Amino acid sequence: MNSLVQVAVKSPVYGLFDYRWSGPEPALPGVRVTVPFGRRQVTGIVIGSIDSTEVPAGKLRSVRSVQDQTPVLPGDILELLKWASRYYHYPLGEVLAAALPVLLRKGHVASIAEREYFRWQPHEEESGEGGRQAPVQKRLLDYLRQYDGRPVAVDELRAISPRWRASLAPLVARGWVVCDTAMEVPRNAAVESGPPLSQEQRDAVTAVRGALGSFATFLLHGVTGSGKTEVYLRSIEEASRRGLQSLVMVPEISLTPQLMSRFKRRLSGCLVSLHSGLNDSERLQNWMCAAEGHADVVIGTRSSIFAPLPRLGLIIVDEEHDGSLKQQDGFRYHARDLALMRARERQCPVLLGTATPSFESLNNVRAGRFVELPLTHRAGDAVPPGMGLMDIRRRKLIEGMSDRLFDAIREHLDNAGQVLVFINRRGYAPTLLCNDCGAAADCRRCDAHMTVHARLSRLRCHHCGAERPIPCACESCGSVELDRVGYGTERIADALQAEFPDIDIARIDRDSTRRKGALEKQLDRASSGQARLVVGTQMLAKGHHFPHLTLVCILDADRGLFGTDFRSLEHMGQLIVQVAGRAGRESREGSVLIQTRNPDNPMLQTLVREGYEAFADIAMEDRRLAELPPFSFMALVRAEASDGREAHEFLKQVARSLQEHSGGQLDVLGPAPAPMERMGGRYRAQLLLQSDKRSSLNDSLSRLCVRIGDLPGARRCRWSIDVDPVDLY
DNA sequence: AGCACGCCGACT
DNA sequence: GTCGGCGTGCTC
Repeated sequence: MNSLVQVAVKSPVYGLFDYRWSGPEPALPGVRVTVPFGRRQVTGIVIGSIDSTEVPAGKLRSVRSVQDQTPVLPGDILELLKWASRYYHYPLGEVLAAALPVLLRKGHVASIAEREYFRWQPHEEESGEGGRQAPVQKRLLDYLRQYDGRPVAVDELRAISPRWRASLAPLVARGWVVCDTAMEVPRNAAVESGPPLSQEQRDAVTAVRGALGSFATFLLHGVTGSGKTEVYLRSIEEASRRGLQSLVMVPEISLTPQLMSRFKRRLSGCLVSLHSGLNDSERLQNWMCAAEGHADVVIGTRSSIFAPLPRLGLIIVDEEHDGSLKQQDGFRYHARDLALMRARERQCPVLLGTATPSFESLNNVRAGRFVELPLTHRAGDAVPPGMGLMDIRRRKLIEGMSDRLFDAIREHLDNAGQVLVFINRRGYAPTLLCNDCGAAADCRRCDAHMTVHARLSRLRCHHCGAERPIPCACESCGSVELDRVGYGTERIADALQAEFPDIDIARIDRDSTRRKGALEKQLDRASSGQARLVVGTQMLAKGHHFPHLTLVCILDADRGLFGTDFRSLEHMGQLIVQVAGRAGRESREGSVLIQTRNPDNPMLQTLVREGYEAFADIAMEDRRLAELPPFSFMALVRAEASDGREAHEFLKQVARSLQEHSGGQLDVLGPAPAPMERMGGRYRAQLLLQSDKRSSLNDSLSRLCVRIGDLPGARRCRWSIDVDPVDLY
């Protein structure tokens, strides 16, 4: 009999912790236990039983108590998490913590809450019932009676009187009202049936349907407005019909409610969401609905890839190109990549949907690993928007916009159109410059200029969040000649309002949508057509639907051409196509105008004239020649310290250690200062690791992990490993 | 990450 | 004399 167990504990220490196990039954992997850890008692997860341990007997302690009878994490999820821990080189205890709802980490019981319901029970009319009864009692009884014996939830009764429970008690005692408890599982009934499908949509659904029950990856490559969601819905319907659960992942929280309401109109059964907008108990409830197999459809952001789903039969990743599917701090996993792992293990299909596939996915299609399902036509009568470059060299600009752009906007507004102006910068102006000495107002803790926020009358750093009032005089020389240089959404909105004083303008960026419900309100103003001018950042590019839009103007496309990151160009292409796709989604033809000072740039021209696929072909060829991902594999070791040299010195040790142990299979580049070296008062450096073999990269990192904590300087730095980084800053 | 131990400055 | 500053080390 085994008397030892390995337990994962939330701790940055690599590896597992061994404990004595004295239970009569063997320990079940995935069960939560309370264990002594240092001077604390913590919740850990049993990973497995072992026969022997290296840990000296004097140090070995015993499992205090067992929290679950059945594992909170089933075997398949545990395996996925163990794999992710090895692949992303992040401690298993932390990985498990990221997968569990907070309440389960805190020892909350793992079950779906029982909820009380009350219903009226038909009974003999007692004499005097009408007259002597207390008024609250009578109102409650009347309320329940009108439901004719159907159960009524507690919140409705509470609305009748705060003393509802006391007043109800005698009625329950008399048997006129009955209390039931039921599990809190939401059920939904569809109220709509779908539109007829196009041939391409039918083909796509047929392909997914045919793959149910086996592993396959499909890239649903559909131009914006081509009805990808309809393909999702039909595929989910088919999965549900076969008794299978579907997991739908979206990159942003703001997309979950939108998608959920559409799904609820169309799908019957239990639909739950999992995202950071839920409070701890809602999250636990929905997670348990998924884990106990009640949920037919789970819609969630990236962490939902870890939700246990005993009947899982289909995984959908919407907007698969979107960088927010990759976690950017702590446990840096990519939900799309883990979806593929999970689906392979579970033998179910994955459907990756996007209008602008990531180069990784396009490469996988070419290599025959993914099956491409193209949707080349827009739904209904919608026509793809016509795109045009607008050369602004040597043209008179008013607040960053050319006279021809104003003319185009005016023409659309005059013809009852709606116009979207896209500028990927929030605030009023990105810099405050002194006209006398040339100094910019800088952040004191970052290597960055402060952004002018005119509405708040404050300067703000977009990297660390530092804030101060807008100075009246230059902070270096005292001159009062201060210029606001450059453009942000606030300034563009002001300029447009001045030019079109009677037009209602909606501004959509992180600042204007910070308050709860503000995003929904702004999006509603935009999609209803009430606001005929919409100004915003990339928030606008993400899946929202503006049916009245006829013109899209892109102001700062050039920035993407000169980015520091090797993915800048890919992201620029995706962003332009996604923003452009907001135009002309219904019967009105849309057009897209891109202001540029590089009208001859071949990448920009290819994108505009031939479209995203041709653009991607060329850009990917450049990547291949430069041996960059997806044609090689990359990882980043980052370090930061409050002292300028320390991070750099530490990474030099890491580089040396890697070179000694990697046998030439690995390119170690750097250390180099991060693109923004000082951020939040800390100095940051990074080490780039590259290899044409994933396994040698992975092996080197595994070997590094056991040493890295003991390298000189490790204690004085905050360091992290990022496998398959999406941003190199 | 927590959490405690440990060894030096300004306070009731 | 102590309260508390955060450097260092450990967690089966």
